[in-house]
Amino acid sequence: MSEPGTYRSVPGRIDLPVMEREILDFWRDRRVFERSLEATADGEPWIFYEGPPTANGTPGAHHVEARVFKDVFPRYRTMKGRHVPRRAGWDCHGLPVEIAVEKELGFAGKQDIEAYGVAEFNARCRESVLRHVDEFTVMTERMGYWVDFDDAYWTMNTDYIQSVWWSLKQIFDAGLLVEDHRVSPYCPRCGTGLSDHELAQGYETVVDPSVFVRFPVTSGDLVERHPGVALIVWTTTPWTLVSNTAVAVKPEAEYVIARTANGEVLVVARDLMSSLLGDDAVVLESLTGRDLERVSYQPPFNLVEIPDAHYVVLAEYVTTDDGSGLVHQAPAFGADDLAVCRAYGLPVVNPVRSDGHFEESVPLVGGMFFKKADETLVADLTERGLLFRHVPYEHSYPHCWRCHTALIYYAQPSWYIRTTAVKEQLLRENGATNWFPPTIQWGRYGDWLTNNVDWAVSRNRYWGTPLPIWRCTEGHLVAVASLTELGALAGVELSNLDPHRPFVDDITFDCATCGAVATRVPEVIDCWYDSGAMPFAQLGYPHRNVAEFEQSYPADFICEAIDQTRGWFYTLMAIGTLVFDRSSYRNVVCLGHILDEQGRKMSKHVGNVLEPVPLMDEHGADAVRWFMLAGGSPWQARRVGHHSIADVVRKTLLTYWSTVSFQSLYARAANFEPSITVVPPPAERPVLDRWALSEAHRVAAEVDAALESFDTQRAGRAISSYIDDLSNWYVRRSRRRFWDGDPAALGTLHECLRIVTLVIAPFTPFIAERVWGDLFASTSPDEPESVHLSRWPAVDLGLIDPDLVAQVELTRRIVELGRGARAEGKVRTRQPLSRALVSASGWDTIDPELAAQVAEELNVLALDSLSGQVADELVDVVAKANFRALGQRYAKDTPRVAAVIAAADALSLARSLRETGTVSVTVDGLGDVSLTSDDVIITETPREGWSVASDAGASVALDLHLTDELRRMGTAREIVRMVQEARKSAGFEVSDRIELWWWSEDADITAAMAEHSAWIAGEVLATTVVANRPDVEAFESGDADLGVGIAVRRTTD
RNA sequence: GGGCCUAUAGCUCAGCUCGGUUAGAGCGCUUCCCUGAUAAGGAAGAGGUCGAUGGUUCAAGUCCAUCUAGGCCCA
Repeated sequence: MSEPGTYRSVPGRIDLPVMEREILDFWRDRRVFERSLEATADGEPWIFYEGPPTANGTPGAHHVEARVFKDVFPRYRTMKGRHVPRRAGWDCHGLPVEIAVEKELGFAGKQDIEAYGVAEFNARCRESVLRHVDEFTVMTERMGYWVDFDDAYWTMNTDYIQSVWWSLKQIFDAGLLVEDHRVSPYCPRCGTGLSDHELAQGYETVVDPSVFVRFPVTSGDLVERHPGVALIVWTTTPWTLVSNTAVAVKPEAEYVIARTANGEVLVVARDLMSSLLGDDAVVLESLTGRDLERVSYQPPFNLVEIPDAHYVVLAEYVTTDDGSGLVHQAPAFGADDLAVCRAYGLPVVNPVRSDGHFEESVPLVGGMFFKKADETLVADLTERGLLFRHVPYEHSYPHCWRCHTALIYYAQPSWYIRTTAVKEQLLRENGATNWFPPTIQWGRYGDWLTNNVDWAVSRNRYWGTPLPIWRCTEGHLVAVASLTELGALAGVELSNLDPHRPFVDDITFDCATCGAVATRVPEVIDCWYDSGAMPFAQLGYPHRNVAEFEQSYPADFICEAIDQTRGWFYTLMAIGTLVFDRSSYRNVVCLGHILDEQGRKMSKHVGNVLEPVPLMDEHGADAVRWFMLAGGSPWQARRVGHHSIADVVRKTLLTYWSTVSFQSLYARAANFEPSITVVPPPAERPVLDRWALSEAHRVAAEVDAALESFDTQRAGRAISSYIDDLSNWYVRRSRRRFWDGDPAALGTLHECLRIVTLVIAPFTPFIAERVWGDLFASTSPDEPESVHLSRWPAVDLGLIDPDLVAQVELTRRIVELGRGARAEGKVRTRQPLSRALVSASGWDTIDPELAAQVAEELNVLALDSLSGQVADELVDVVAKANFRALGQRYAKDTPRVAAVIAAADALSLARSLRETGTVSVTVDGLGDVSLTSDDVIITETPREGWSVASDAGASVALDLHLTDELRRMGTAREIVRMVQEARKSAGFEVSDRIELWWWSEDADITAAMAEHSAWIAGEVLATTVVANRPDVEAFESGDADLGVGIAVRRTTD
């Protein structure tokens, strides 16, 4: 423990993961998260909704990404005084869980589940959810995501389900929850239809057979005119040819009857003739699609009975871009097909069972899985000479998002929420939503809403919220909003009933309309509905917590990755709009995906998944967090790997840490006590202190603004560049003052670090907490014990001084140039030079303290201004046009003005500008043109005997002439350096006093020592300097090239 | 086929909103310098037809159009 008033000792090196474990303990022991909520209890609420992760499988790096963003904004808002309740949630239901359990039990499909028993199966599902939740909890706590697990919502809980039921009843009563028979994507393995947003998750690129089949024409005058004529019909699903019912053509499109080189007569769209029939096909007749209507043909198979069918129908959706322009129709397996065939009164024949296999009674393919039948059927067509062409066709085809089985489009009864009926409201709500990044709003998401289709919400499964609709034998329907309501209908006490299947299925009652027995419809609902209902269901609304719900709707902030546009972002908005006529969120942050170091999507199949906990245990959670927040744009897909994470640790976190360690080291040495030691007011501190403070306040304001607009990258850039400035300019330039324990310097760095620590706290809560404890909480009784209980720093605009910022920028630029000039002149920096000449705009009015810094950095004894003070004949002057300034005034004529400037006598131009501020030049066609110093960039460079560096109008020239005196000063500095090395090697503390010995045969060394030994002693903290080899034990060192030996020993007192 | 995003150094990315004549940073590489916090820092160098083409403009990495490639989403 440290004594009150002083900093704790901060080691130079830090093991981030170890430190983080300590902080986690601290947070737990001191209930910091809970207290941060208590402390803001009176603050204006800032509502956050946690998108519940599916409690299935193990968490991956993408979960960390979303959770970092879900954490940083609530922390930030809390520091701004807002009250941000954060309730965790778990998505418990759904196919993913069922599939995982099926796998564990070795099941092959629904029959196995039925045989096993639904009650037992669902019990296993519940158990699986509880098991996987733990892994998420561990990861979540490790990364420092503050969210309340104790009060978490579970979509499988009875109260939650009753809320969902209530909302479904609202929708049902509004006439927007209806049963319909439609063609929809269906997973034959899982035995259930899929909603469109589930469909969106599972497109995979596959190669299917694309076949062109001859359908010989059997009727009409077409056959009389062209005996043997056949339609060329295209499909990529040969297995549906078994149920071929019709052929569709586009009514307005042009079709041809053509004879091929080998004498066949075929019908195809004109646009596709040459690609299908070759260039030597001869057109016999040209006609429109409409002319082909009702032409009958011989179906490709006669395996199933399809009465009154097999003729050409018209359909607008047919295109002539692809295939043959004649499209095979199987109404049971395509939404378009069904609509078209219904219009002609054609029958819907479906020989495929719900498990995806053909009926046993079908010849040739009976019992076969639908996809597997392709090969057999194509072979049969070939044998019978009907196959015209067969090419592999690569396209993306929907697959089941969980089990990867190819989906089948299949006509079956299903419950729909008629979201298309509220499309206008959805578009209105979307318009009122702030999207980050904004392109999603009317791009990807708006597009999806515009093309909205009804939500197929029922599932023929087991582990899900049961659809709360009862139907009597006469077909009357009633929706139920709670167990109480159900109990009243059934005349039994049901408040303790598990609302899941199979228990709820046993509840029946008499129909209120007709008295017949009503039983529940068999379906459960899409688990996406569960998660979309969380704004009210997490509170059990309206059965409970009515007031709390009303205060927490809608959310101020939600955040997930971009794949949720059609998932949670949609269901949340859709349910909110359906039930409350208002979307459930105002601001939504939509993250790009995390990719591996090669830019590939992370997946278990590829084996490139980054395990979150080991990743954080290696680099630290702060490192992972900082990378996610500040390393690249959050909106964009980003590559993440060990390398890039290690990089931000070194670049930002360790630099911050070492600055803190530095401050602690010297402040403790000087007995600096932040709340006691008297520090001069900012206005009376040295210019660099004022600069550091000015920048700190500017950065705090910048980070604040960036976080307001959810831009963590911009905020992160501001913070890390300030940390770099602080460490590599402010501290480096002010080191001497820290050695001397200057209260102004220590006080300044204290204040600057306080601001950095506060603004970085939401990003990297661990290291900020540690620094807070070591430097701030321990030194001031007024500061809270946790940085996360502190308020966002107050920005003092009065301390922000743009002119100072510009001056320091100029100083640093001059120093850079000077170093360049030294390198050019091949003179090492330790060798002092007599003077440097500087020329730059603004240099003449620079603060003398800053000029002194330049002299020190460049190790020159004197610094002069190049312009004005030195005779013009010593310098070369170059004048260049400033296009930005001139362009605005002269537009087209700019190049001519520029040319005149370049050609003019630069020396007199410069002199005139310097003396009068303007200069007049003559430009062809413009006459006399008056220029100011803004219009011209003057670069002055000295001539002989100097080493010069110039850039954008600034120059630094070094006088390379060395006197003996300068050489001796250089030698003294060499010796200081040598002694410092020796001190370090000997393991002395920086504040240790030493005895110093030296010996040399070299006359120059001896002379330098004679002249500078007092100065050297001061630099290296030597109490005595002896011109001899030591006769006691001491640490010896030396430099053969220089011809000197030294020895050091710690003073004993 | 449609929508959105992306394309800048060997690698990872800024810069583009609001056009300005030498396009930046970090990592890596070469040489050198500096160091009483920082396995740090600095200077110089090698490395760019700013995806391609066309257009607007006195001036285009930046604005417009078209195209190409990749990614995501949808058909």
